[in-house]
Amino acid sequence: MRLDTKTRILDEAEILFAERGFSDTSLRLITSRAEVNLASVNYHFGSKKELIRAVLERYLETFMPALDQALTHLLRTYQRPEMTQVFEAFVEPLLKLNGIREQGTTLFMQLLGRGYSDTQGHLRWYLITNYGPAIAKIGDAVRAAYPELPPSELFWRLHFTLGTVIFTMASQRALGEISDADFNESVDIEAVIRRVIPYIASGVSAPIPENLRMNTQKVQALKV
Amino acid sequence: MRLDTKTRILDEAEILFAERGFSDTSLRLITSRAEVNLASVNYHFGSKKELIRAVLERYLETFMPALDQALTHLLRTYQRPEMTQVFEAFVEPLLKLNGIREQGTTLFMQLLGRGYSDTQGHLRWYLITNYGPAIAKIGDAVRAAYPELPPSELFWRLHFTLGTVIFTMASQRALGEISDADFNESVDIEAVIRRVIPYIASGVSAPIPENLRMNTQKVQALKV
DNA sequence: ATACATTTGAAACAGTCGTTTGAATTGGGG
DNA sequence: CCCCAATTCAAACGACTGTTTCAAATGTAT
Repeated sequence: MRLDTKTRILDEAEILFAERGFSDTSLRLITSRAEVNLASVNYHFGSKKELIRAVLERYLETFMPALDQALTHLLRTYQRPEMTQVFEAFVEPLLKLNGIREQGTTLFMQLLGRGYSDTQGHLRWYLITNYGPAIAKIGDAVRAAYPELPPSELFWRLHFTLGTVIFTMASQRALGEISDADFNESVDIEAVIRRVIPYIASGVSAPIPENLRMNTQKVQALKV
Repeated sequence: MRLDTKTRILDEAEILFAERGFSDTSLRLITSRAEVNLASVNYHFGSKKELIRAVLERYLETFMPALDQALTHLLRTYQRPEMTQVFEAFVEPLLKLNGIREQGTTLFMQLLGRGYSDTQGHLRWYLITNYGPAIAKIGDAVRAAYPELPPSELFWRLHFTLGTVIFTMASQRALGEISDADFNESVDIEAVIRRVIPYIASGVSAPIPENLRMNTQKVQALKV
């Protein structure tokens, strides 16, 4: 049975958005792949911008609550968890996205990467206003695992981590072509996640540098 | 005195490419900012694609030889360098780019990020074919600092590191808005670089996980 | 079957894109 | 000064973009 027009559009749009970016994907390409009429995008979603939002939302509304729950459970269970445990809490919520559709986890990570570089801040704002508590809980968990880490350093290291993960997933196709013999088969996403956890856990756990120079007004204010 | 038309185009193009991406920057926007005629881009560079290449090339041809030299010096001086020393070898070649123009280091990193996500593999291919030896030397240096690290793990961790650095630099404007009180002033690029080195050095130095599952044909071949 | 709201369809809209054209202008060597 | 090449310029090209329009088709409740 043929799926909803709305669903058909979302399914094709997210694939194309993930692999070519938002502005390099035309509505005509999406609708032709989805075998629906061009005007149906504007009918069902209003505009291309809202279609992009809808594509991201479909994943976020299952991922973010699952992450929130996993981190809450971690913080309740351990007073001072290992850093690897903190990031292992992401694994199950991420893999759950494969239930939405095949390769769902990979698609979601690629879309996140596109959103961060394409729209320059819009996505960040959207995440914080809609899923602020869950995001704040990430900082709580890292603080529980490494209480001695200064707040400014925590902020930066979490951003480094975001970069590591998003970039890795975003360029997964290219990586598959290099590391695999047959490049049609995609890299096992769970294996990549398991491989990156030691890296980011060790990075966030790095010793606090001696010459920790404060260079922002806000941080200098904290110092006083 | 008014600069070369060619130089004026390059100077404006790299700013716009860095902050909005390649396909979201029209030639009309570039030429109007540079106060030159629209057709001069095609006259001097042939096409938009070749302009993008020229923009990247201007930085790569000073950065890559400097990096090559710094890594060669490191490998000659120490038999087994510290991991932080490996990445500190990047600092001076990167900061040298500020000599090309103001904010040169930041611009270069942002352009690299755009190139990696926009063109999907073209940049990677270009780098390897044109600066293969220098890139291979990065692997040599990490191997010298951590000889026990299996080749497949080395490959992945270097990719994680690339992601950390490029993503951090690419989203530097957004970071400045968050971490600074006055967001007009850009984040001190050298401070960010110094801050990221402990993170990536620690990440690459992470212990080899017990259950190191080999998941690619090529790696399994290495195992035999 | 009739009436009505929902959805689909083909076509056109106004705008932007990279590129090309051919004439006008510029600048240096004989 | 003159010639010729290099460069700049305004204008147009065809292709593509997101969006709108309005008629046709579809489904649903009466």
